[in-house]
Amino acid sequence: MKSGPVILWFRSDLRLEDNPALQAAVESRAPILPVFIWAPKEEGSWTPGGASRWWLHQSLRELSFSLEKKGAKLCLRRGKSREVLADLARETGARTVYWNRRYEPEIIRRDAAIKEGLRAEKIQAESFNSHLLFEPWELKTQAGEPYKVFTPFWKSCLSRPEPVAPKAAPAKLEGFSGGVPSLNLNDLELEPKIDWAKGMREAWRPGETGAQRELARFLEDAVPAYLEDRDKPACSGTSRLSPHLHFGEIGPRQIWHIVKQAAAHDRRSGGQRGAEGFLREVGWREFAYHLIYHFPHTIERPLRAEFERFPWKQDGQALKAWQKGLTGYPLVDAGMRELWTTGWMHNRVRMIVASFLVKDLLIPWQEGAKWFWDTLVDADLASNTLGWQWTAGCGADAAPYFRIFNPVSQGEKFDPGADYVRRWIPELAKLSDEWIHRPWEAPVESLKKAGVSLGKDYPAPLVDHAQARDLALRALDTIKKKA
DNA sequence: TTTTGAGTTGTTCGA
DNA sequence: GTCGAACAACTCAAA
Repeated sequence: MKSGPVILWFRSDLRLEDNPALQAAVESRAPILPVFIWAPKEEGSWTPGGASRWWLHQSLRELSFSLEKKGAKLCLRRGKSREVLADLARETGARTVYWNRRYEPEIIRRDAAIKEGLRAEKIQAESFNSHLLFEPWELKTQAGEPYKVFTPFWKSCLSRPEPVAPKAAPAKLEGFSGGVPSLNLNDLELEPKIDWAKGMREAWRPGETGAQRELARFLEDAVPAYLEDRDKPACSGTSRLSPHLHFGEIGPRQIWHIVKQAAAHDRRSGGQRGAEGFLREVGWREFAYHLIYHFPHTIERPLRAEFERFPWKQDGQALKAWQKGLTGYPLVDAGMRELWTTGWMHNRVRMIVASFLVKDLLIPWQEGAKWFWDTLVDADLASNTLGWQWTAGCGADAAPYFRIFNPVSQGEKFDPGADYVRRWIPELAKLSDEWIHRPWEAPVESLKKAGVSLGKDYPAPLVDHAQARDLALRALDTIKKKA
């Protein structure tokens, strides 16, 4: 009788290239049984939101196609991960389980328990790193502490030996032929019951091939002007790789090596600096993982404890207006509508809408984090936590308290032709560049000509920004250490 | 142990 | 229109 298969447990690593667990399975020379287990309850209070589930569905379909082409069939299950793995081992005689690590606090706990449980049953369980350039526990300050400031963190990353070069996808796989029962993808019920995903289908192509294509597009078109264009929301100046990275359809090591290689041959002006600047952003992702690993409580609570005393407001109505893109500030609303429609928002606009929620409306950053969690296709606990705490000023290396974004001047600076605002706020499309970022100041004549009745076609501003700014500064005074 | 220099992304005001 | 300074004080990381 043939020996049992190696179980290859897919999680946030939905790719065949640069996949160390898959590589180890191939090298074991045993037949491979790839499995994905849908177990949302095990993710604590951060079970994947609607947009993430939509993406996951598409990505699993892609993964299952490409596995099948190589000769293996993806088994889908739901239930408790631990029990499913034990069941599969029993059903197939598998004595080995491989997977790639995740770093969310709840998941770390779960995986440790699973590893222990499997080993207690004499099943070999091994995990690998596919998700990060450097393991969070490998990086320490000279004092042996985790980093809390990005620049020295990234310097230390850059001074280390380079991450190993990624391995190509195996040419062929020996799939386990034992006939293992599997659910159908639809049985996981990841897709919405009411189809609201049209905008997402148009904006994205989930899966490993889509990820590679996006990276190629970025290298070809956007790298030299990256430092400039990444700030313009109307431009495809960013990599748009975040959802692919989150689901592991591409890994940071692949990006690192491809970008460096491309930069070495890039004669275009800005090519080098663009590449460096982009890798630095990948570094921020690493930093985010470093932080949730060492300070797991920050997924719910501020890193800087004095912010526990911040006089936040509970304002359900204002929160709703923000969520729906009806604050009366065109750039803020454009961003929130882009998010709702496509499951993604341009990075600069994320900072602007976040600053508005936290500093203009004084609504707790956790509310914003939750909304992003539910609506973003790239919702990632590490990056989401870092981003919101940074904006609120309560995190590591956070924005200084007096840094409050002005949605009007940000609009005029980064969306001067208002292409972005016009795309997402069609009711303002006919307003001139001069007034479109502040329609409440527009002369009656201009509004009329543009067919806008303020308060009817488009809301009057929810708050006065100058006033809101003063209030925020005063609120921040109340938590200052000491005079 | 102490000291030193620095710290993603901004805004406003006054010269 | 442009430019520099103030907006604070603190904490981090390395020397």
